[in-house]
Amino acid sequence: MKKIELCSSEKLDIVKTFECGQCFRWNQQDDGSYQGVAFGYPAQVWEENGSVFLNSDAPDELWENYFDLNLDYQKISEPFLNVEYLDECTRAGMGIRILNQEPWEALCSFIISQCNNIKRIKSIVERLCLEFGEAVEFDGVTYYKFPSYENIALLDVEDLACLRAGYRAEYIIDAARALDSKTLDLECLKCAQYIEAKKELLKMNGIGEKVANCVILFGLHHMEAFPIDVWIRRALNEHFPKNFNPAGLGAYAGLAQQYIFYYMRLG
DNA sequence: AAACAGGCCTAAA
DNA sequence: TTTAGGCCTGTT
Repeated sequence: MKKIELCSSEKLDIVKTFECGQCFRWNQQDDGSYQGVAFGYPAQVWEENGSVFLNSDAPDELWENYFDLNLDYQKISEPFLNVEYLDECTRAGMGIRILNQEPWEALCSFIISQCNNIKRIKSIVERLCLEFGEAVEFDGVTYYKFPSYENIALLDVEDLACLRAGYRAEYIIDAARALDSKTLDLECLKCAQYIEAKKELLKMNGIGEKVANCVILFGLHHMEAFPIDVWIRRALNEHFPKNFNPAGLGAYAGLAQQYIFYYMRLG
């Protein structure tokens, strides 16, 4: 196990980043630190004296990429400060980073997210990992990797009954099989244009506009994607002009979406 | 108890 | 192209 200093806590606010609804496997401990698993590596992350530290067995570059540390968020957020209300959201949400999650994990997680609250999404995802993911020891504790789509593709809908995911189980199996058979190739879509990626995702059973945009933003890291859920819809209705077009926010509109989501959830 | 959750699908206009 | 109802499950 190796301890590394990631960056300043100003650059990466772990609470905002982990609690803004983009990920479901990071859990806050009693001491304020977060534990989670990414790309098969368990990790503990905490803030101390103005810096963010991380314990794990993974190579350093993995976390640099995962937390998107090479992009200047201060700079790409500047245009948001010129938009009424969004400026408030931006100031409040500064420190949020869009994680580079595993594409399949994002796809599966956001399929599960539909018509669900975050608490239940997390519990379903945890059961999925516990039942079908590979165990990995870290710091004397057993963690579970996110199961591969190859493994899930071998299962039937009934096998997922233990997840209590309801009608979403069928969508999970369909997605896993599509990836396994290369009918859908998320790595390809990572390099493809946003429009192309969305077109492909929308062909899938159980994936609509909202889930597709979440996968594109959180799994493929196309930051122009702007998922509209009930919270964002409410924000758009209440705080933005009637004909406001999020696409006008540009190549990093997805980051603005996160700031708005975080701010709305603050209440 | 009944309604509602970070949607999507299908059927019907 | 928009709208209504149903869908698993868990919580209030």
